[in-house]
Amino acid sequence: MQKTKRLLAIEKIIEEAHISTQDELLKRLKGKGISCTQATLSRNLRQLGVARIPNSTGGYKYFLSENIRSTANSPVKLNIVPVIQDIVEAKGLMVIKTIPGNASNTAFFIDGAGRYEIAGTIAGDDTILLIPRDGITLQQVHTCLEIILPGIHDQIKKK
Amino acid sequence: MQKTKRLLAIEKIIEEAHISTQDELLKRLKGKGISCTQATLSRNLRQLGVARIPNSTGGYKYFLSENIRSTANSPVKLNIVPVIQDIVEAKGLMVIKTIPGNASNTAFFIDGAGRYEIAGTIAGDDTILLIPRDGITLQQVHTCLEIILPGIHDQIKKK
DNA sequence: TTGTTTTTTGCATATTTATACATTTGTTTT
DNA sequence: AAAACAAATGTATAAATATGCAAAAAACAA
Repeated sequence: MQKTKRLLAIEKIIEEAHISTQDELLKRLKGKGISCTQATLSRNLRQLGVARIPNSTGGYKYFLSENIRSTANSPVKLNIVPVIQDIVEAKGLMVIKTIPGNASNTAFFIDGAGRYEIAGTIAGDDTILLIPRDGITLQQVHTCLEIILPGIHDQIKKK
Repeated sequence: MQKTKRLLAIEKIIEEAHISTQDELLKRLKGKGISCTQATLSRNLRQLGVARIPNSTGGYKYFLSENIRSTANSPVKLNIVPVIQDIVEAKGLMVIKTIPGNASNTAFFIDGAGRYEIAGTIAGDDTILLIPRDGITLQQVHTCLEIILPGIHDQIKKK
């Protein structure tokens, strides 16, 4: 999806550069081949929980209000092994069944992706409860999971 | 001086109330007998380093940046073990992230306080799901947590 | 005091950010 | 495939915030 890529790019730029207005960010994105309008950017920044903080030198700077999430430093790729057995939705939450003993590391992996869509996870032995953020649909979470663990849904369906 | 008094009042209001626009703050100040224009307020907020952060419910909230900025120049509170990493709200529930392996004992400690506001908790390895009683706001839960674990919010924000 | 300099403020307005609405794009269902 | 639904986006504009400039207030010096 176009949006997901943009959100990631926004996070990256904000972490790395000193951005003080949305137009500035807009230009940076354009430089990376990603283009949208200021309106979209405004909505995205809200979704990411980005703060604008004045500094003492007379300018402003955007900050991620939630702390750095890196997909980069995740050590294990879980999607090689068919760990995830089933996904069930309930009460606006998502229940993920894994093979025994693998809930914890799978959840850790999901957490490690640092996706804004996911408020948090709780893992037992072979079950994970995934709590989406407010305003996020389960469909969005599915998309998100597909990004974190490519092929996850195929894997389940083929079972 | 007039300004000093106003700056103090602004800090106090921002800490205590949920302020989302400068006009709103302006009215509060007026209610306290302090009056100025939005322009002055804007300048004061810059001076105080106040940030405006979007929340998941579609609004905004002003924060004193000492409460959100991390880092070096903030004194460390040694009597607090930094077990709790983050608190996220979703679906009227509260998701508390701890350092790995500490969810269970932290949840036990929270349960042990026997607070009415909290219906119960479920702990995984590094995440606690806290379920508030019906009719209890998340704000009340925050207050409650601050009573059980003094300094908890500072600890998180300074991370 | 009086004149001089610095700080603070309001006004008017520019800049920046948010949003209602319509449209497009994508997804699911039949 | 088409219909039905949901999500994402752009346009235009509203809302909110920042700032240049002149006036007023405060601080300072002689």
